[in-house]
Amino acid sequence: MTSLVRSVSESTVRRLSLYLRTLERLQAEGAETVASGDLADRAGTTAAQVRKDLSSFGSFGTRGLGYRVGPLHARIREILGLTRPWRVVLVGAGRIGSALFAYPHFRERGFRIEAILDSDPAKIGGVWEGVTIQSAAHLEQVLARAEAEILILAVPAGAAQELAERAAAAGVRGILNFAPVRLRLPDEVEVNNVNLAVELEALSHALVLAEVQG
Amino acid sequence: MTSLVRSVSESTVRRLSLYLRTLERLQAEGAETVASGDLADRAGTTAAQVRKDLSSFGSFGTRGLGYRVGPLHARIREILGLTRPWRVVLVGAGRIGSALFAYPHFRERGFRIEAILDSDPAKIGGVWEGVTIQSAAHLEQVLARAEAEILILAVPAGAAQELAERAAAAGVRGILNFAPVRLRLPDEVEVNNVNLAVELEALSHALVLAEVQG
DNA sequence: GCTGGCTTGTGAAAATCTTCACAAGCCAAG
DNA sequence: CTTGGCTTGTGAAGATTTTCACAAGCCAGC
Ligand SMILES: NC(=O)c1ccc[n+]([C@@H]2O[C@H](COP(=O)([O-])OP(=O)(O)OC[C@H]3O[C@@H](n4cnc5c(N)ncnc54)[C@H](O)[C@@H]3O)[C@@H](O)[C@H]2O)c1
Ligand SMILES: NC(=O)c1ccc[n+]([C@@H]2O[C@H](COP(=O)([O-])OP(=O)(O)OC[C@H]3O[C@@H](n4cnc5c(N)ncnc54)[C@H](O)[C@@H]3O)[C@@H](O)[C@H]2O)c1
Repeated sequence: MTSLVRSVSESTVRRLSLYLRTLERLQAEGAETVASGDLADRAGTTAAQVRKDLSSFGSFGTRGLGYRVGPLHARIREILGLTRPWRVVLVGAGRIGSALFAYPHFRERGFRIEAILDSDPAKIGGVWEGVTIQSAAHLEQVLARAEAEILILAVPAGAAQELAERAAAAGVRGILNFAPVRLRLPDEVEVNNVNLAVELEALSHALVLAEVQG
Repeated sequence: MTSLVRSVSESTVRRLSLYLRTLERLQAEGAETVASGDLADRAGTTAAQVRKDLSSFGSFGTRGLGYRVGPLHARIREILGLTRPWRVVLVGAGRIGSALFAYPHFRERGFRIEAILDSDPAKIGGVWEGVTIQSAAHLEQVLARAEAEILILAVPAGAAQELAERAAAAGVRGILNFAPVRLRLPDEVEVNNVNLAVELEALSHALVLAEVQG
C-alpha cells in the first residue's frame, strides 16, 4: 500500500477513537510510552485486541517497552482523518443541534461547524457564537458556499430524508444522522446513524435479562 | 426455557430496537402483516438477517404471509423490556441532559425521568416541566426515594466515575453514560456508553478512506 | 557484551456473526 | 380439494472478529 490510511474494520476504527482519547490523557499525564495492556485497561478492551488493532496498520511499538505515546497518537489521528479540518454544516437548531454546536471538543478535533440551518422562522436569523442561523430553504447554496463535506442532521424524523437527499445532491460526502430513520442515499455518501433510543433499549434489555438469569 | 426473554446477541438486540420502530410505522400505516424482506428494507438490513433475529426467540411468522405486525411488535417490546416503565434519574442538567429530558419519545417508551440532579448552584432549584433540579450531593437519597433503576450520566468526564460509583453503591442497575470515559464498576451494573466523538471520527475515517480508494 | 525481564507482532484457533439455500408450510384462487 | 406462488425457519457454509500463545526482539543493568 502506498497510502497512509489503510482499510481497517469498523470495530477497529471505533476502538481507535477510544485509544486516541486515552492517549491524550496519557500525554497530559506526561507518559512517554504505554504498553498494550495499560492502553487496553484504560480503553476497556484487552491487550491482544489493542495489539491486533494497531498491527493492522503496520505499527511500530517497541518490544519490552510498549508504544510511544506521541507518535502513536499522531498515527491514529492520521488513520481517523483528523489531521485536517472538516467543514461541517448543522441542520436543525433544536435541542440536540444546540448541544452539538456548543460542544467544544468537536471543534478542537477539527470539525468546524460553518453554518447552521433551520426551518423555524423563530430561529432563523438567530446568532450562536457568531454563526447566524439560516433558512433550510437555502440548503444547497449554504453547502456550496461553505464547501461542506459533512452534514449533521438533527431534525425531526419526517424531515430527514428530504434534507439528506438534497445535501447528497449538493455534494455532501458524509452525514451524521440523529433522526431515527434509515436514510436512503447513493452509496458514495457515508451515513453514520446515532440512535439514542437503541442505546436505552439495549440497556433495558440487559436489565430484564439480568432479572431473569444470573 | 421458561422465560419470555431469552438471551440474544448484542447486535440482534440493537436491530430489534430498529425493527420495533419500523413496526410502529407499519402499524400507523395500517399494515396487518409484514414480510421479512420488507422489514429488512425499511430497517436497513437483509431478509435473512431479520428472520434469524426473530427466530432466535422462537418466533411465529406465517409462511407465505409474513409476520403479524401487532403481535410481533408486542413480542419485541417484551424482549427489550419495554412492557413496564423504568424509573430513571438524570444527572447533569447541561446541554445533553436537557435535550434528553425534553425528548418525549423516551417517556412514551416508558423511561420515566423521576429526578434531575446537578452540582451547579445556579441550576439547582430550577424546575423543568414540574421536575425540580436537586443537588447532586443528595444523589443517594434521591436514588433511594425514586427507587431508580437507571441512571443517565450527562456530566463532564471528570465527574462521571465518582457519580457512577455512588449510584452503583446506591443500587442503580444500569447506566447510560455520555461522558467519554470508561466507567469502572462492579459487573452487576450494566453500562452503555454513548460516545459521539467516536461516531464523528468513524465518519471522518470513512471519508478519508473513500478519498484514497474507490 | 551478555543476561533477565518485559512486551510486541502475528499466525492459528476459537468464537461469533452473517449469508446462503432450500425444504416445509400456509393462503388464496379456481 | 388441489395447485401455484410466496415466505418462513433453519442447518450449513462462509466471513469476520476476538482470543490465544509464543517466538522474536528490545532495553537496562551489570
Ligand atoms: N433530544 C433528544 O434527546 C433526542 C434523542 C434521540 C433522538 N433525537 C432525534 O434527534 C432529532 C432532533 O431532536 P431534537 O430533540 O433536537 O428536536 P427539536 O425539535 O428540539 O429540534 C429539531 C429542530 O429541527 C428544526 N426543523 C424541523 N424541520 C426542519 C426542516 N425541514 N429543515 C430544517 N430544520 C427543521 C426545528 O425547527 C427544530 O429547531 C430528532 O429526529 C429526534 O428524534 C433526539
Ligand atoms: N454536548 C455534546 O454535544 C456532547 C457531545 C459528546 C459528548 N458529550 C459529553 O456529555 C457530557 C455532558 O456534556 P454537555 O455538553 O451536556 O455539558 P454541559 O457542561 O452542558 O453540562 C454538564 C452538566 O453537568 C453538571 N455537572 C458538572 N459536575 C457535576 C457533578 N459533579 N455532579 C452533578 N452535575 C455536575 C454541570 O453543572 C452541567 O450542568 C460531557 O461528558 C461531554 O463530554 C457532550
